[in-house]
Amino acid sequence: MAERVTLLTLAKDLGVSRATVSNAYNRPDQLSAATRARILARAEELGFAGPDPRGASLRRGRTGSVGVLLDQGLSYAFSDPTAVLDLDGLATELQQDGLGLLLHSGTRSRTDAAVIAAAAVDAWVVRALPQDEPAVAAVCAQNRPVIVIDQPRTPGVPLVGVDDTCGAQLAVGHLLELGHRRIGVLAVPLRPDGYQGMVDTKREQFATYDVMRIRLAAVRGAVADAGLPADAVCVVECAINDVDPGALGTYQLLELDDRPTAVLAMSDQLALGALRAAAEMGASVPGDLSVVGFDDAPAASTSHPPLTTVAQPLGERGRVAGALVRAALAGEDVTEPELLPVSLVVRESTAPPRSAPSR
Amino acid sequence: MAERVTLLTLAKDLGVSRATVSNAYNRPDQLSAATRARILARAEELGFAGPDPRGASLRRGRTGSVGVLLDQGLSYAFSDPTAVLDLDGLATELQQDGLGLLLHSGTRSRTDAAVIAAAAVDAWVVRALPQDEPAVAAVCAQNRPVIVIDQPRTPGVPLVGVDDTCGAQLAVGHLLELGHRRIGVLAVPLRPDGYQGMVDTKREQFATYDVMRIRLAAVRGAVADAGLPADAVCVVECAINDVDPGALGTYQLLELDDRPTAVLAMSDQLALGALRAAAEMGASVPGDLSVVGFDDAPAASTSHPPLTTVAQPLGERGRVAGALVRAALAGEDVTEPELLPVSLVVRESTAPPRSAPSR
DNA sequence: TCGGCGTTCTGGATCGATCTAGTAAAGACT
DNA sequence: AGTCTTTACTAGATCGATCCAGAACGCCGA
Repeated sequence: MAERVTLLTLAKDLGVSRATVSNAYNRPDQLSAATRARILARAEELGFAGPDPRGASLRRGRTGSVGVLLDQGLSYAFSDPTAVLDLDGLATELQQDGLGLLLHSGTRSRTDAAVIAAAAVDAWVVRALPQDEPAVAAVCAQNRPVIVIDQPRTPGVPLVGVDDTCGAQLAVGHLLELGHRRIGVLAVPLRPDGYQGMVDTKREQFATYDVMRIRLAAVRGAVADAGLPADAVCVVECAINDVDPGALGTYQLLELDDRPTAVLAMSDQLALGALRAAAEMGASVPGDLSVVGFDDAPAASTSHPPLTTVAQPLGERGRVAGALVRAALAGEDVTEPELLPVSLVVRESTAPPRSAPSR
Repeated sequence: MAERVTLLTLAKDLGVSRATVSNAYNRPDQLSAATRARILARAEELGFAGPDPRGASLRRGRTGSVGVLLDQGLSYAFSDPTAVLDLDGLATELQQDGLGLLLHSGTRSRTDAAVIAAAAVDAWVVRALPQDEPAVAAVCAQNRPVIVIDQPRTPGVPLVGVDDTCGAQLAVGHLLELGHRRIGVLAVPLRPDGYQGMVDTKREQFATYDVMRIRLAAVRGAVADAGLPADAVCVVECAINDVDPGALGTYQLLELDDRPTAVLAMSDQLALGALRAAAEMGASVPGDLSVVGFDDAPAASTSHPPLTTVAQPLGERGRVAGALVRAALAGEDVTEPELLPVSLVVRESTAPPRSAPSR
């Protein structure tokens, strides 16, 4: 059995120094073309595939990969179109520096934090995790750059996110303007405990997913500013951000005594669930029920009817995060960027309530 | 500015040896609980987040991550439901050993191969790449375990795949039995060059995506066995495996003089495109056109009409690959496993051709 | 002939940990 | 008391590369 071939093996074999062999791979200008060719040729013969990345990364202090910490399992992440777009933007940006993505998911177990601590990466990107996730603490404890996408919003950690307050206001404002006076909110999880159903104020206040806390506060604020009572909005939390729970949540909203005339879904996935539930119940959208989504995911424009939704610059978000990572790795001080802007895209899923006065 | 804290810093500070500090993290049974507590407490004070993974991975020879080489950009990979399911199965399996996934995509550039060579991983999983992809060569040149999912089929490299020949035969057999005598095939790419349109025999023979070559050969074989002429099947290649190109390809098939009565799509994504194209052309499925898919992706059962398709055990595939990786890393000899079985799921997108004799 | 200069190559220090073999002290057994 | 075990810890070698300061060499101009 052949010994493991290293730079030293090769150097001895050829009668040159390790440094020269190393240079053949990393600094072609530091040696003559002839020696370089000789080295590479012999390397090929001996089955040497280039310097071992482990040694190199120890010496250099760089590994060439960026850790990405995602919520839940990876399958969930892949099934969420917004996550996919974030990852894609991130990957394209990082590819410019030849950086790969090391995917890990935070699953609230202790052992997991140890795995995170043992991951050799140059920087971390954390996406859409709750505040109290131990893996996030593990990531921040390492002395590497950390960029957060969406949440958790942690002081001192650069955040790439959108203006959620504004987004929620736009959506509510649109519905109020249409004349809706009773609004059902379909929330993505407030805490990662799989709860599905009505949300009370206590749960709302102690939500560990910051984004939902912020958005719900904005919704309540807008409703109060319009002079409506607090119970003009009722919130149903969906266990996970997917179409099925969205449909289920919609049933739960429409079973209420004082039935809402509009549903504000905190993601397009949930909104698609709302559309499906409405269709199954024989309620027409937007005639019997208005539906507003959030994200402007690709599916929003092709649904029936096409969704009115709050558009986030999705690919952009990942790219900005990637740019921050690159800057941080280049030694620049990264300061927290502005929140990205959102806008309301009005399509065909919203209309005035059937019985409403035309305002 | 604080110095970088290492095991040595901590050891000196506490008056113990490096080894003891290391053991505090990796082998709690090798020292007294008291010393361990003292070490961990002081580590916390000094902001030491545990042994640096780079040093550890050099010494141990393990990095705790598995490289995954995907076709095209990552966004494509994420948009393909079968890829997502593979990744998910892989991730769940590897998570048991605390292994993370390092994603890279092969993009046929030279520099890219260098990036691959510089990635510190314990093993590679290659999924659905063409034979001649340079990144695959780079991966195999390293002396680490390599597992291939689907393709390229390389002698000596363990492959996890399905019985494509059987799958193609099942699909064609089903259509022939229904009485179809003219079958259009919608192929996923044969080469990664973005070509969309009719495929001639030369292109078919020199396909660099092995799976398509195998399936097309099986289709032709089955048709010949049924005593039909070779031109009973015509093949249109779609530029990428997605719904839109599938619809486009269907238009191209139905424009032919001798219009096929059935479409055999080599993926469910393409089949969904065929359904859409048929709907847009006002052709009813399965009345005017039968459509068979391949994969049994989640969307196959919820489409209109639900797709008849060749079912692959998708999550299973990733899991098996993950299990092979684990076995290989555990030092076991991994031998190539059997191809996973496929089966035909008959739903509502196939029927006898309108004008056909009932056989 | 000699100093100065650029090119090409080398030796040794270094990155930060883990492993192996082994020591010192305390307790157990005869 | 003497020997054997067990526990708690340590010293030094080692993993495989990269970086840095400088050596050897040939070449040029004065």
